Order: sequence, then structure tokens, then C-alpha cells
Amino acid sequence: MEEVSFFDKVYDVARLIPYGRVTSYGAIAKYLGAARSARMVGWAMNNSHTKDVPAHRVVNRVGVLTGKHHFEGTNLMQQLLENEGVKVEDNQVVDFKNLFWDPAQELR
DNA sequence: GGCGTGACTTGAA
DNA sequence: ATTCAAGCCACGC
Repeated sequence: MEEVSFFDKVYDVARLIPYGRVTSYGAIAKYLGAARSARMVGWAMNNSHTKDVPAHRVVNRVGVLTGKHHFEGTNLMQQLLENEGVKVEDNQVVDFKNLFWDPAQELR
């Protein structure tokens, strides 16, 4: 019996993202065993504003800030990432593959 | 209660 | 190599 919902797991993993690192929706989904349900991760993030989830550290699989439109400001997400040392250019994370944080690999 | 949408991903043509 | 299509499941109207 899992008392934790899929959404809660997403929030939990998202909070585990280290400083200055980023991950993708699919990576989280895959870690939760729902690799094809990446959309649900995104939808879960829709409620992230009610949680203390650093959704700005979550981008799509190519490192593009797809959800930046959902933040308060238009460049708030980019601002936060740059504040952590993550360079963002044209809504895309620079050196994304180097900054990529895979829960399935880091958390094992 | 059905249909469409959505912060995505992967695979096939 | 790029482009198209399908899958996943919850929420809103």
C-alpha cells in the first residue's frame, strides 16, 4: 500500500534536486516507473506552486524551459537558474547534459 | 459523463 | 538526418 501519491513522489524527487543542477520530467517519471507518463509529472508541477518544489530546476529532456510560462514572471525561471549558476540561453540550459541530474542514477 | 487539453517522451516512417 | 504520430493519466468544461 502506497500512502504516497504519484504527485507526492514527484515533489519529493524535485526537492532532492541539488543546487545548480537540473533534471527532466521524463527522468523523474522513469524513476517513478512511469516513463511514458512524463505529462503527469508536468501536470503535477502545476500544483508545485502550493508546495516547496523547485520546479525551475525541472526542464524538458533537451534542457528547454518549457514551463517557464507557468511561472509568475516570464523570465523568473531563467532568473532562478542563473542565480544558481546555471546558464540559460534562449530558454535553453547551457551545458545541460553536464548539469543533468538523473534521480535513477544519483539516488540509484 | 464524455471530450479535449497539457510544465513530455519515445519510436517509427 | 528530420518530421509525424501515438502514449500516458489527471483535470476542466
